[in-house]
Amino acid sequence: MRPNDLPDIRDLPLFRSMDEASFAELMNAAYLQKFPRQVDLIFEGEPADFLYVVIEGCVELFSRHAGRETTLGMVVPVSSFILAAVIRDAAYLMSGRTTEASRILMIPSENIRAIFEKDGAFARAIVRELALDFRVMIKEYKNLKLRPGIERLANRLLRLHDQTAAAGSFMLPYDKKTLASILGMTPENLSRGFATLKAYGVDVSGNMITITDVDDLRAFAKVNPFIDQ
Amino acid sequence: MRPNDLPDIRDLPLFRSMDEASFAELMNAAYLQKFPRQVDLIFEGEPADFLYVVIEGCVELFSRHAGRETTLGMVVPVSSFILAAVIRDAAYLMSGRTTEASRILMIPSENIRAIFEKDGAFARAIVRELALDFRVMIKEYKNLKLRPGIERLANRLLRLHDQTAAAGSFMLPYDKKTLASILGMTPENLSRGFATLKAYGVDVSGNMITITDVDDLRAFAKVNPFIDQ
DNA sequence: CGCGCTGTTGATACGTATCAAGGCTCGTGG
DNA sequence: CCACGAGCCTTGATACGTATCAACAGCGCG
Repeated sequence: MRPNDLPDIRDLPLFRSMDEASFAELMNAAYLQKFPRQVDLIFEGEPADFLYVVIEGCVELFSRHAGRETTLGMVVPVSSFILAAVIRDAAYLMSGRTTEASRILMIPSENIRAIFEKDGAFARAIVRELALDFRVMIKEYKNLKLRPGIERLANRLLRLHDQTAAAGSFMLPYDKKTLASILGMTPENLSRGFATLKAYGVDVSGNMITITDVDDLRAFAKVNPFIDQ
Repeated sequence: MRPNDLPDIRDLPLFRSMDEASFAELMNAAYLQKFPRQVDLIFEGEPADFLYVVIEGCVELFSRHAGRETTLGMVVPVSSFILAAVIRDAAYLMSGRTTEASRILMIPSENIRAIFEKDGAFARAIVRELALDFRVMIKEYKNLKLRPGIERLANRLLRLHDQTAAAGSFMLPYDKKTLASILGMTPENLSRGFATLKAYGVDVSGNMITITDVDDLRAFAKVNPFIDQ
């Protein structure tokens, strides 16, 4: 592990408040590994042997069923994934693979659980993290259950727009195929979605998106703070 | 509060391991109230002032958006709901109403958070509870994203069948309109779903369901332990 | 250079929602 | 006690959202 990675990890909400000894113990047991892109890290159904932290790169969480595949989330630096499975000492409910060359910290589950049992501050940090992740998940669920695909797309574009507060334009952080899978639609449908959003002030040129009339798009998207935030 | 309710509450995974003093403190601050059916308990968007525990009856969690409404969960005795919002000291992401006459325990959020801060065992119990709820939510999300409505119905029937390990028959625990909303489909579609499942050994007569050929239905449903379990 | 992948567009089919109508049950009030 | 009305459920006709299949353009990479 590079010495200058440690502060980033230590600064995560999950590890920030735990005591120094516990953190050192965790880091001592952990592995930092580099992976090329498109490497499978975890498989749905396998026991949760590690908690993962993405230090650099990107990890796609996905699931397959009956010949279909869907993206459940994208993990970007610096954050952890599959905490719930580690805590419950259960099987992963998602598979995960790198989408680009990545550096990943792997912390053995037993160490997480051991320190969780003895360090109250860590337990509380896990609570806050899980509660937050849970609420994000609820929003995604409502998003899918209450909105048609094109509105999910419009809202996602608005979120990306707001995150990169820059001028009018931003880059999609992943290819359109992946975006379609995140939104729960086919690539063909996403393409048509972009076409109809043109009328609401969305210009697409490759991965570059320009929103020329944010208010118009916002009205179309039916923004809802308890789904989108 | 009736004295014989306390053991049931104390025995919940959430409260089981906390120390006696903390539990007494919580119960001291709590209210136990009776509500008729169809009473709104919480409203999406309002601050999470209470943690709720259903002692008797049933609570439906739901959300509205753009003229639509969908059921996000049914809470039956004895369990709590909206723990995540309480912990994050945030707004409810769901609304909740009784579907029948119910007795509900209401614990002020501040008390939950205060004891969470000082009782490590309680913090750990919350972790385990949240992690479990989170995993249930992930499964629901995958269910919705990866399966068509009729397969969701088939799997739900199989789950109800397995829960009430009785002979071949069981009663739907709620009316079909609600079941449709849980499954993310319209009542009309649910009705047609039942009709096509007849061919796979599902007999419907009012709220009484009889599964005559479990294996056949199971094959049709494409059961997946990482969605259904 | 050509292969393969992504993305687009069109034609078509399927899943699902909507609208409408009618049967049924059940609770209420005459 | 019956009659009525409200709500649930079902069924049919139709429209819409979305997926599938196919073809092709553009691009990057070996």
